[in-house]
Amino acid sequence: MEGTTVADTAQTATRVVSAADRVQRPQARTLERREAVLQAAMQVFGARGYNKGALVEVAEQAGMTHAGVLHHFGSKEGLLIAVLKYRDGIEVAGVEAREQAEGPSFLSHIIETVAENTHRPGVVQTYAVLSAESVTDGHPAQEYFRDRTTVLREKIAGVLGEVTEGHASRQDLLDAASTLIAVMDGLQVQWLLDPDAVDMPRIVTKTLDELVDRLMSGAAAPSAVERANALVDPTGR
Amino acid sequence: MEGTTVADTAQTATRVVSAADRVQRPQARTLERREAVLQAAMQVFGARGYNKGALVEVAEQAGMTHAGVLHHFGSKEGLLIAVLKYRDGIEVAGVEAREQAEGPSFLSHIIETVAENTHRPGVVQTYAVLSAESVTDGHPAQEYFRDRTTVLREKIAGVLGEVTEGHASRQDLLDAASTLIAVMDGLQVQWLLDPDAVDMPRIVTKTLDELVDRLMSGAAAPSAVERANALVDPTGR
DNA sequence: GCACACTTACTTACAAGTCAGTAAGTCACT
DNA sequence: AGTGACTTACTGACTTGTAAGTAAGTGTGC
Repeated sequence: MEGTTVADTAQTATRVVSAADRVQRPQARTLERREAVLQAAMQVFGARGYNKGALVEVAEQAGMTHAGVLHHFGSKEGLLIAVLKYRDGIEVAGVEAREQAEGPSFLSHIIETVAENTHRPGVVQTYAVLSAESVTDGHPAQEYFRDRTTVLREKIAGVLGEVTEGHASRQDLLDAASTLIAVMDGLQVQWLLDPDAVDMPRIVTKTLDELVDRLMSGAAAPSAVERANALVDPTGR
Repeated sequence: MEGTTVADTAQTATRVVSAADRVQRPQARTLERREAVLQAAMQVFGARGYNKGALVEVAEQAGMTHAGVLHHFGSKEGLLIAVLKYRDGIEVAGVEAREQAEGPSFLSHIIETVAENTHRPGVVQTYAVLSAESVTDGHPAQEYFRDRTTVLREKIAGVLGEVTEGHASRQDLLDAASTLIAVMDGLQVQWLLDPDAVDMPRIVTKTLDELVDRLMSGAAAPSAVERANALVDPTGR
């Protein structure tokens, strides 16, 4: 399978970045082999979950044995962490390509990401499965997801604050951010179970619009429960 | 296998319901033993997930061996299904005690349930973990959660339709229902990871209020992304 | 009201498989 | 020549599920 040829050797020296920040110097194709493993792991963990996803399956899909995978990542847990960081890396790279999350335009980035996710169920599944699995006792990705959520909430609240220009309290901003994150995450599960039942981009967009509009208005919506009760008993018991 | 004897023959005529469709009569304490297993299973599956939750642990917590558990439920998968149905049973019983989901008052029931859930992290975790795990390939609870979500969405959309009295289209009602479900599910994960970071009842209530208010108004909120862009470039590029 | 036939509710023991991780060796690059 | 990238081979810890046995129930006929 491996056809490492003379051609490879010629250009290893040309790359400045090659072994720059690595602790140990890897061979020419190492980086792409590691990446192949990471992609395989994303797919397997997404399809089966971290607990049920076996290293042999990851290894097979990356074209090596499971011991080879362990050679690169030390342990299954190490692989998980690497997958998570890799995913972040990809996402950041994607954002950077567009524009690195400058204030208000971060909102359109969110919408775009949701729309894109519609075409990559694998990525969505990996994230949805792992994030929920992470709440189990002693799960290795627990801290990762807790931190990630906190940072994201803070970030979204900040952007919403900019957009609404001081019309809303910090608490309302944080609540709105939590709501938006919850809608995105919750919809993913619904969508994975039944892709035709929900239109993720439309619903997330609507939610965001309503959230911002409400934040701007400064007033809370009337109680839905009271409205409902009034319907049942118009006299107002 | 069947030892149909003369004794049987003598009385088969007396009973209309004969051995053929006999349900199996359990002994006196069987029901509570089964329930002990179900409770143990809820706890273990919640804490560890279905895949990692071992039968031995469930059995231990119920005070028997894992073979005893299999005697009652046939297989691990059978136990999972039983747990899910058991959970529904409890919930239905709770609803019935209050009032069986009559139209508009279903909304206050939702809010009450969310508030109650704040005091039973175990139940929340079981649901959150299993529902997300169910999206993995060939998971035994997949159909259960798909159906459950569909029914719930339809139900909520129906109630929202009653409350808003024809002000909204069916699509908008379904979207609002999906949103509400997503918020509840998504918040649960955030809350499990960091209980102090989100106030579930408050946020769900707010979301419901805003959803109903928006549905009543009939008009969509202005685009948040456009508002944000206007901020960055007020000329309107 | 008691013996007999049979079932239920388990237990212990085991089979069979899966999985992460390790040790030692091979081979290609550098 | 030495290090990095593997493979092969193996171990040990866990799994679920099955088989076989046992004690305690349950219902029936007499």
